[in-house]
Amino acid sequence: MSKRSSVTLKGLAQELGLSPSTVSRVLNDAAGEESRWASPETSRRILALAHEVGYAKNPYAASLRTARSRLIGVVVPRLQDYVLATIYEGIDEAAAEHGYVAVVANSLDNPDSHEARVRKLMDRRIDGLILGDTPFDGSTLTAIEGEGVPFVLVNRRSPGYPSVTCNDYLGGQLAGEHLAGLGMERIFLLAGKDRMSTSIDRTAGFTERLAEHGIHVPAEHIATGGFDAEAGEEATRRLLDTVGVPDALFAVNDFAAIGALGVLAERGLSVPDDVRIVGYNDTPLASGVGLTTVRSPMHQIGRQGLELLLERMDGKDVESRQLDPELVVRTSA
Amino acid sequence: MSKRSSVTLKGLAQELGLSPSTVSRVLNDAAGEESRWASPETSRRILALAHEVGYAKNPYAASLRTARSRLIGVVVPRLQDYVLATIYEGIDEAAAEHGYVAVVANSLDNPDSHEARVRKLMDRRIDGLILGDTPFDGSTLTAIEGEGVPFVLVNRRSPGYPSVTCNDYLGGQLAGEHLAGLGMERIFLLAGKDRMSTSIDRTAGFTERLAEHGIHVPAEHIATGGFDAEAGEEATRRLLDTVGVPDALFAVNDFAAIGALGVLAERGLSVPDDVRIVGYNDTPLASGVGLTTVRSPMHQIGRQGLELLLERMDGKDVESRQLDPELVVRTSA
DNA sequence: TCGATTGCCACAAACGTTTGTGTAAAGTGA
DNA sequence: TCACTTTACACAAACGTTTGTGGCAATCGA
Repeated sequence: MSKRSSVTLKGLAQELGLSPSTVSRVLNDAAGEESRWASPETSRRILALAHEVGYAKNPYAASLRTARSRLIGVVVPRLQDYVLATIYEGIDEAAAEHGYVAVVANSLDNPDSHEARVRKLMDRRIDGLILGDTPFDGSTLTAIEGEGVPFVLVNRRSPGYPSVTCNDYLGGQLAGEHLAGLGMERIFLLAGKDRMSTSIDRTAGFTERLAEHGIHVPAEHIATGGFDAEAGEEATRRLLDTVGVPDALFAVNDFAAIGALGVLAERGLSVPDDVRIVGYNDTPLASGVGLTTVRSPMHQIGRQGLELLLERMDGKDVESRQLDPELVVRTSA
Repeated sequence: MSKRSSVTLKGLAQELGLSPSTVSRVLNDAAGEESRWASPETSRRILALAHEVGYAKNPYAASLRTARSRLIGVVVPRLQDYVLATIYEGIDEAAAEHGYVAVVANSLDNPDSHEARVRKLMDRRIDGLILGDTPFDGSTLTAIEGEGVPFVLVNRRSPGYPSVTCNDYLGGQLAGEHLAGLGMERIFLLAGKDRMSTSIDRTAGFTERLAEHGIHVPAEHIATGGFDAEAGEEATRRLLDTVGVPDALFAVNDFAAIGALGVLAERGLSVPDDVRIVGYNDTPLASGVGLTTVRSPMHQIGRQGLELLLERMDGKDVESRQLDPELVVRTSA
């Protein structure tokens, strides 16, 4: 396994008494030994030697020549977030299957940081870009459009751009239906960041479905903020302090729901007896704490995001995809 | 912002009436306008035009020439794991500061997958490698050594290799001391994966400190398994079923601790009244559920890991670093 | 039988940098 | 003043691929 990085195409060709061009064509032909670029015998010799010495093509030379990097960039708010990490895993997995490698960057949902990260990826000459941090209004997208790099959105959608997301409106409806079915009336809603489609759609689906059951969620019962446990705690505390104890609470994110769980326990309120809770995403911890939640196909969102991007890179025009979530009922509601 | 990818060094030079060599030297000189490669006036013109047209060097041409990619590879068991995601954030952040970009891959703690991922990174001609998935016996390292790519370990150590880790032995001691101080005697230990230094060291520190207090943790009170919530649940259930209810439980990972929390609740056991629990890492959820835990400097481990790698890449010989954890006491113990 | 096709391969240019070397002009010291 | 160093650049080769073009022999069709 010695320094295979030092053996070049030219070296191989010399060793074989062939020209680099022939070796290159055979090695790049998916047909392998049946390559139409050389005789079967020659093809076999090329493949054999390449394998024997562990030849690995220099991707920089290739990219320089072809002007394609086989790199795809991914930007997410934070990799620490289980949801995005899982989506990224899906992207990475699918990218590998297609011979691409994914490079990821955190934008922290901060426009300046986003801009800097995207620029850095562009400088690396990525062939395509997957954005996981786009607000509903698409405001971070204008600069990217001019660059000529194909991109798609994942997790969060923005009208007019191709994206693959969970059908969050449906997810919200599922949660609403469940709580309505349980006879809940006074309901809190931890709505997450109000500029993101995940929040907007889940909230809309939830409240509208409840409305169909004659249940109204007043504005003072809705708290916006973040998607993490801390934000969930804060929001719950605030709601509890200002409007008292509800029948139930829907958090558009499991982590926020778990934060709420903690605060409720701290106040001596029992779940589900005093308050019922439903979360969103079905992260592993949800099952640990018995949280009823809406399962979103995170891994699939990533995989399909990559595939959608590939199609766009092929010049096809594509349309957005919405993947259906399902409700998983546990002990919290 | 139009297609800055199309403006080349040669183009710049032509525009300026200079040779590409001069432009290249000035642009690469950290001294900026005071570059010793051209007159101040010329330097200024170069920088100005480069900025104006948004010139971005083609990294492939540069890498081809220099045989350095300014890419560093990172392999972790799973990015879904909050701990590793945070370490990676630290690596990524530090890498960016030093002009490198980090590329991450998941090995899933599977040797075959590990091998494949490392190879793929090597094929990309990374300048250095950071491994976050190395077992204590270093068995995954042998193939890498021959490749001539400098590497360091993070999070998990292995004797004889440079690494930056949490001082896990100390962390175990902290937990042991705390529980001993509380008068606990019958203690369960969720030890994680038994081939990893994180498990080994935390377990050793914990049991040895308890031993100093005259407390013995018998083998039947120790469960090995994984680091996640599910593994924590399983292990706890098993221990509860076979040896009854303990005074306290130490999990070498917060997620396992949270899993334990769930099972205890499910059995009607109260925390901390019936059973006290301490976890490890201080992940955000820990504060949400009031978990007493050992805080490990994850982000710092990542940052210092990158810096250690840089030193190794400089040819210096380096020694491993251990960062001190601290106990954070909440309501669970 | 002859012209056309096909199979198999080599030549050489190009991708955009970096860097060793060369060279005039300007500056320096004695 | 002269020998010298320094300043400020230019020239050109090289990094390792990919790919358009071209050529020669064998095969084919009629």
